[in-house]
Amino acid sequence: MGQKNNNKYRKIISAAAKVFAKNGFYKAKVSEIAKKAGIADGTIYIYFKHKDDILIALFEEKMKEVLDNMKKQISLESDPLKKIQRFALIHLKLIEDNKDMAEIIQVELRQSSKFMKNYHNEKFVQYLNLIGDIIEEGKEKGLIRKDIIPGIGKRAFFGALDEMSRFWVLSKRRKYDIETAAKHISNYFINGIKS
Amino acid sequence: MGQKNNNKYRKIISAAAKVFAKNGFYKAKVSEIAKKAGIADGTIYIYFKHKDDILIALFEEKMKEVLDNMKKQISLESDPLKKIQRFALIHLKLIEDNKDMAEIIQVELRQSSKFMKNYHNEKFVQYLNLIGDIIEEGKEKGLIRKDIIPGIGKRAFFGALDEMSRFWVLSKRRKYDIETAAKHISNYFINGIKS
DNA sequence: TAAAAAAATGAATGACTATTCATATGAAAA
DNA sequence: TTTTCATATGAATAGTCATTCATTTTTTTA
Repeated sequence: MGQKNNNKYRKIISAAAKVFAKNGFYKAKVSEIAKKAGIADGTIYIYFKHKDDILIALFEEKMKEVLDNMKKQISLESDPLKKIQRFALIHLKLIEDNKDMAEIIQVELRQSSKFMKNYHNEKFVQYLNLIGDIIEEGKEKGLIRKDIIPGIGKRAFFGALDEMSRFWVLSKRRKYDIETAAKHISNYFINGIKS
Repeated sequence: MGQKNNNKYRKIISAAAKVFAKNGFYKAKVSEIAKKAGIADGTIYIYFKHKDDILIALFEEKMKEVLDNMKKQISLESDPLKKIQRFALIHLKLIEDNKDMAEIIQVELRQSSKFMKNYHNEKFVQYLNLIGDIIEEGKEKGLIRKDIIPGIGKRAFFGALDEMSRFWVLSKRRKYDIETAAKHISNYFINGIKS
């Protein structure tokens, strides 16, 4: 594959992000993605086998970015409780900086296990596990109560952040700024689980 | 409308709950709903104008039940912190007892603001506000810190419960029982926000 | 520069399914 | 029983798109 090809692949992905975000996967027309990417409808099928594949590729790619980014960011802190704080802040910032993608994750990720029966979202599992690992580490260091179950804790914390982002993504005006929301949510959680 | 009609309306709603849950709204065929309800395809259009309307009616009805149920349940406690505990337990129990509906809420509720542009999910807002009101009450009684923002708190708490239910609804085996999950999640939150 | 190969095009195809409506059935009224 | 009205039927319609593929354009190779 030459530069052009890759370039076109990228154009499709980025057009798809916008089109999927606008009305969801099912209402998105392949022809609209093509139009927005500035190519012919058929060209999409040179790069992707099905419409579904565009969505999957989009996920994989963005989730990888998000995951790598988040790993790097939390490695900057050594205190597990600080890591939790930073996780919240970075997560919400990622939403802010990737509204289109956030909207897709919010809406379509939920559907993924339904409409792509055998697509297991490994990257998302890894993302959740970042939180689980921080909790484990905190328990080992005696900073987090021993009775905290990482499997429940990670989902509770992620869910809290996620509901906040959903609200932001779908609403026009933002009532609280990112720093405030991140600080509050991580504080509830940290106070809730610390020794 | 006589008894028969109402009966058929009910049959459609209940068949739709199952069919929507199976593969999501978009993949659900009206003809399959009809089949499951034991009526002809066209009959559905005597009771509902569009496929969308079935979903909306389903929401309204179930959310009303859930909301009424929850109101009653939390009114049984006078201590706001106990109310939070009970909210968690009842919420997760509702998911358990209404798997089909839970799946629809999980998946389709997310889409509602997209595919039904002007359908504002008032009942869901009210449900969230139950939590907001408990937080307010707790603040007044000096049980919850004054700096807790109800708008953030209610979303964090609901999100935590919701993520847990999502996991349950979509996974085959349940790792933690309801009581455990409810207890843990409400404890994180209560410890996190109490004075 | 002339083949050959690769990439791109977009009109046509074909599958799908929500919705309609002419007809039938059943219930109530006369 | 016959008429009337409401309710139900399901085959036919009609619109929508994802996907294909014969053809054209562009790039690479010789």
